[in-house]
Amino acid sequence: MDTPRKRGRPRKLRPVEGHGTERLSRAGLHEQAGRQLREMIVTGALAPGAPIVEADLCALLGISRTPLREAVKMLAAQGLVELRPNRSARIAPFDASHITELFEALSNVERIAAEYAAQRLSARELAHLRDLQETMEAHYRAGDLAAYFAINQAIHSAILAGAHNATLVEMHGWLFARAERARYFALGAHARWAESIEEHRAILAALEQRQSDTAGRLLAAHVMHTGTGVLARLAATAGAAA
Amino acid sequence: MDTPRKRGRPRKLRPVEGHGTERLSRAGLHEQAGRQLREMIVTGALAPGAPIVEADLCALLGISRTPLREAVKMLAAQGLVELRPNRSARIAPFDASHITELFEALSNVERIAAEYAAQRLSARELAHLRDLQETMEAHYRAGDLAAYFAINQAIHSAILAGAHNATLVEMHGWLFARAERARYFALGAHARWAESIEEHRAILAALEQRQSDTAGRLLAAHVMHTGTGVLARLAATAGAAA
DNA sequence: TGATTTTTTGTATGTTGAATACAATTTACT
DNA sequence: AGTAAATTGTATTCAACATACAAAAAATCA
Repeated sequence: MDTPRKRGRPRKLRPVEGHGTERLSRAGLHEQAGRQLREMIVTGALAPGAPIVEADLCALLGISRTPLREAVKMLAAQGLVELRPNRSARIAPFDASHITELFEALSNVERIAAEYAAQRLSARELAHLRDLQETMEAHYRAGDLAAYFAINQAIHSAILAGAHNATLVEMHGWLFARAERARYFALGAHARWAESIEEHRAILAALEQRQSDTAGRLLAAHVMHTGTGVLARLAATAGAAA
Repeated sequence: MDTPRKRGRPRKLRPVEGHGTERLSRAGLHEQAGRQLREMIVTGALAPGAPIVEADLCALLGISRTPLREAVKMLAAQGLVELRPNRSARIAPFDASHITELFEALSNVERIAAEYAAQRLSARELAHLRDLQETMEAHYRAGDLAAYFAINQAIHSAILAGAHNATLVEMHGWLFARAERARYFALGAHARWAESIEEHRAILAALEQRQSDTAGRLLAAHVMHTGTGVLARLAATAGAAA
């Protein structure tokens, strides 16, 4: 059989390649490693304060040190890893005071976003938010925790996006990974379903009525509630990690 | 011309360079490279949108590609560099809309900090702020721009520190590099000396009286003023870079 | 049909991606 | 302490990918 060889220039069209695996191989090893490491840090598979031995992680991820180090440097810039000259890097420590700080910052970033969003949300974006709220309540009634959670996150993202400020979105993403880590720490800190739904409804109402101060205040309070919830659960679970 | 062969580790980084400089050499090449690159980006020596050719920068900084790449990855995570898979990374683009976004975010971060600071500043910290204000006014009267500028920055840092929230400080630093870049872009955007002094005085007064809302509002407005100043200067200077 | 433009194909070159090798430093052990 | 092992820091090497350029083929027009 004849081989239709395509040496030299790849075709301009990139037609039939839309399968998920493409993305991964195209992404670059340090990018993949970064994602996997973040996942491991967030879920607690890599405990706070734990030293990062490069060789070990290389073996675990099946890559060499170079891309791993690049990934570690990125995570360090994102505050998930702590770099120490000539020593092993460490997973960023995480205790109650960190969590307090984190949620203070996060709640206020979301407050800002809500304030802008109340002024800037388009009709379409508002409709989308209403849609998300309905879906979330449906999942709540159905008792589908995972789906509820996903939608909950989507709502926060939608509000952030509604501020129409990419820098704000970046900042939020920067904090969000750590917040997720906190949530994993305080496992099952979601007995607040009902209240959370109510709070979301109030926030949506404020956004619809373009009351930026109210929307901001409510959203900040909402985030702080989850923060204190996490803290309470953490204290209850007993010994915090260092 | 031709570079002399450097195999292994050509550079003896441990010559007797005095006692203070030891610290710096110990910092690691990627750290140093990161600092130098940031400086170059902020001051505009590396123009927005310019491609980063690794080999060139290596030659310029006198290091090999490995630490340079690590530095680039960190800067990318900080938003100063844009990574493109399998292509040359670029200095993050920077136009008027970016500046608008940036100062929106920055002013609100400082607002948050001021709100907390008004509640949390210790007597000693307040005294320090008063001190800084006096010094700044002295430099202003003496017409010493550089010194004025340094103190101005110190005041903002002191307010941030007064919020007693390291995460907030981190976020601020994250935005601040970009803000400095914007200021360098709009060169000489400081005809606002007199107003700026007055605004600072009002902010300090609000902090002393523990009026958190007022302090936050004033500081946010102050930052936004410098932002619009930068924008105006940029528009006046003519074509913005892409 | 012949000339010219456009499109496609082939090759070369430069740049990034990843792995390995080696030096230097820190840590563990005695 | 002093020495050995482990671990990080940096340089170099090789491979993969993308782009630029040049040549050839095809299509268009006089």
